[in-house]
Amino acid sequence: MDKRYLRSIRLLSECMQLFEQASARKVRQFGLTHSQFDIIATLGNTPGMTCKELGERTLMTKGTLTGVLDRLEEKRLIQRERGADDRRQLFVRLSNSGEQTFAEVFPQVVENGKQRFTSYTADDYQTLEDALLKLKQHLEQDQR
Amino acid sequence: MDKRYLRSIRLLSECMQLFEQASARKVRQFGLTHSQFDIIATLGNTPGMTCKELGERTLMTKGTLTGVLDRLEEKRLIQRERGADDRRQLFVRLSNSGEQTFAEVFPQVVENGKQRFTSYTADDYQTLEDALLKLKQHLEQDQR
DNA sequence: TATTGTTATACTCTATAACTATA
DNA sequence: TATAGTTATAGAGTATAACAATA
Repeated sequence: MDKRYLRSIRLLSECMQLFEQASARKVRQFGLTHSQFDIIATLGNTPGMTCKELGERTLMTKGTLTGVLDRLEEKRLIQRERGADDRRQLFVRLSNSGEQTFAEVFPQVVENGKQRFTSYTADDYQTLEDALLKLKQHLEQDQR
Repeated sequence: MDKRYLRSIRLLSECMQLFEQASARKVRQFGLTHSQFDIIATLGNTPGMTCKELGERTLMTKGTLTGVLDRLEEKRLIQRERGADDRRQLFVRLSNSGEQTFAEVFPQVVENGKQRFTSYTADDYQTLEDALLKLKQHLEQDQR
């Protein structure tokens, strides 16, 4: 089973690389890094969230997050507000300009990939989703 | 079709994240970065290759590659040799110690993931492979 | 004492452009 | 002139540990 496992993993990695390569190009055209786009995409369509939650969702450690948020704040794409109830917390949300960027970049990154899927049928999607969902469930199994 | 496309891409990205999270942990236990492991895995089981080819396979630009190779050479994991026919080229290959690291780390990174797939049947693998292969072919379509 | 987030540190990756040496 | 790889530069992400403010 070794070979099959390796082949699947290699395929998964190749697909991801292809997708990221294309989307990274788009993202960079807007002067954003992958991490910065990750934050913006996570904050998009939300009322904002704490740094803690943002870190958990994007898998960045708090120290890293501070730096990325600093750069986004310099670009006036996000705002940080001290929490009203728990004053240790910072609430991070997109600024108006950030919302605008999200509304502009996100669909383009998506569209950029989507163009290639005009020939995908409902069945094709279903098969892909089923296979990936099963894979995900296996990958999620906890390990020491 | 927008929703289905997004759902598939999100699944793909989640799978990749889960896999990379687990393997990154293993890789770091060996004191390697993702890029360094990428080089070692690419050089493993080959007689070596030029920097140019290595850059193409790992998608690193030549400037970046030089730095990563420098660090691997400091760790005595690779060797660089001036090409005999074309003296502009550098031939990069794993050192004995590098081969050993490859033989040790690679299976562990693989095994680390593989454990979770004991319940995958031949059919499961086939379905996953087919779906990913189709996805890959679509992602490979050239775009401006 | 524990938690949230920042700061400081040190390293690595990254792209780009100028450079060296070979072809 | 063109190509293979290095060097220099500047910016960004990363983990970690020490820290301040708040709970």
